Amino acid sequence: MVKPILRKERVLPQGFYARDPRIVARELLGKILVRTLTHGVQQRLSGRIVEVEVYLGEGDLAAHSAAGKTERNQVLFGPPGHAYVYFIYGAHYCLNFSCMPEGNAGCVLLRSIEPIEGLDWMAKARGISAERISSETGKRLLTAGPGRLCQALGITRKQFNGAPLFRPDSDLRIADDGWRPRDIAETERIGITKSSHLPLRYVVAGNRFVSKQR
DNA sequence: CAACCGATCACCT
DNA sequence: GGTGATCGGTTGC
Repeated sequence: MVKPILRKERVLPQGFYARDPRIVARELLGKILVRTLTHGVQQRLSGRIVEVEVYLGEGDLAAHSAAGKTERNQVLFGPPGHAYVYFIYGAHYCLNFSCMPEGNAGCVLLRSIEPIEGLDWMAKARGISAERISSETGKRLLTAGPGRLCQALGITRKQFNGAPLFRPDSDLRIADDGWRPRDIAETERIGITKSSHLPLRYVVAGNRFVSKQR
């Protein structure tokens, strides 16, 4: 896979997210998640989005917004293009992007990215040796999975829940380098019990960094 | 205020 | 392929 041409990086505007999350999810595949660390040494981390899931605002019992607005999920009901980060199983963070105009919930969960920049930093953050990530199976351990990618990019609820994604100077943003997936596959969502039959998981077909095979 | 439980992961067989 | 760890948000008493 080709590295992005940084000169041509274009940050996705807020309007991109102000739509049905099923549309946003499909168009997010192939885009680049960029994380810049501004504390201490300047460091840039990035990866190509290859797997996402949609959680609808209404009629989706698996969504955090299913029972209405609470203190925890209020970002989902706020303006589009903001990070919704939650803590799960006492161990992991998950990163979502709020979609739809303000007042409507609906979001996209990031499930896997293919790492591009800052792999050494990611390995440290994940507690994996530099040697281990020389192989492709090793690289998969960095960012294949929603909890893993958050740990690899240093994404926590405290720092990023509610953070805007659409500003060029956001520490977390989405860039478009022009790459487009050839095929997109739809499957059922992973790890849920309610509304599990809905085909709301989208993956770049054939990509080796997708978190689970079907 | 106690109990329940999950949009996961690592490690085991 | 199966399962326990771990903890904050939510709900019910």
